Amino acid sequence: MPVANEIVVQVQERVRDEAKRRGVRWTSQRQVIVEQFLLAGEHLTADELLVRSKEVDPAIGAATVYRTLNLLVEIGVAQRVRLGGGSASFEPVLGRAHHDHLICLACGLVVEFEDEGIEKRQNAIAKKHGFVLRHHRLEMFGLCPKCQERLAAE
Amino acid sequence: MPVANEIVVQVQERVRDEAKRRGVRWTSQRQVIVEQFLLAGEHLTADELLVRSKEVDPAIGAATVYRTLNLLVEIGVAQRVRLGGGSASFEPVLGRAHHDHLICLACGLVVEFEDEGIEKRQNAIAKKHGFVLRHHRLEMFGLCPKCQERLAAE
DNA sequence: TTGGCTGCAAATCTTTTGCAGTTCG
DNA sequence: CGAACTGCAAAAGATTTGCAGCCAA
Repeated sequence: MPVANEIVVQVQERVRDEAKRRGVRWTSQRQVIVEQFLLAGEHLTADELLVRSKEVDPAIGAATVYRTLNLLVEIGVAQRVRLGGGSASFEPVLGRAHHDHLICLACGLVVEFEDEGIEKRQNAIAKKHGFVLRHHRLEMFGLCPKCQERLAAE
Repeated sequence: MPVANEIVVQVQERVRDEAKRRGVRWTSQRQVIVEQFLLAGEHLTADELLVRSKEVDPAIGAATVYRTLNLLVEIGVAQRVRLGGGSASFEPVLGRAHHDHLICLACGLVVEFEDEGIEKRQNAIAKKHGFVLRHHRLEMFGLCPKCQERLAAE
């Protein structure tokens, strides 16, 4: 069994426990949706998650996906990110290191990166203002190398 | 005349010139909308901007506000930010130093801050990936001092 | 058993778009 | 004059909500 799956199982258990602690029921639909969400690894939209979930259980409706995603955000397992475009994307908070995004304005390419220095700096700023930090999101927009080249050639 | 107004006039002229350079027309509605946008200083939603603009010229429609905001973003004078909630907020890129946001999850308080160190680090990361940076947004979510106290007391 | 959850469809909300008339350049 | 712009209303898209039936605890 690949390592990735073990992580999925671990996180899923954590989610289920957290749900139970809050008196939230664990249904087969939530099982499927959370599993697909964690397996995806990549950030994905509610609609993309709906498609993947329907592949496992075609009866699952969009409303349930939205309700589950909101639940995950509330519990602190998922995070909303904005990568441009019309709809919000979500990604797991646990199971992999936190990362931020570098987005190409021309072709939409999304590069994920991690940076210890930025995280530290953020904590310092939060402390300065007396905040207790839960999470953050950093999105940097610009032109990727290929698009720079392409645009320069035109 | 207050200093703030001079800045508004300066930026507005820059916007108008940039518009002209692109062959974009300068109408009375755009004049009003851009003026209100710059005067607000604070980040504001399309709807808030519509309300303010209607106070000056009640005939202005929502579509024009959206079209103008998109134009400003395209020109690089405005930036979309997401402060939670359903609708996007916008804020001027010029006329004041760049800043990021610290947002309280409990009461919605938004603290704006600037940090040289983070900006530098971001540029370094962009360069590492070969990106040319246009802009970025950093939003940190947590609990403000008051809400920490309030929640602890409960 | 029973209150929370589900799917469906309808309702909301935000943002975009088509169109006929208006206006800037 | 002619292309770009405007307001309106309709459309489009994303997300939420009401409701009747279903199911985990």
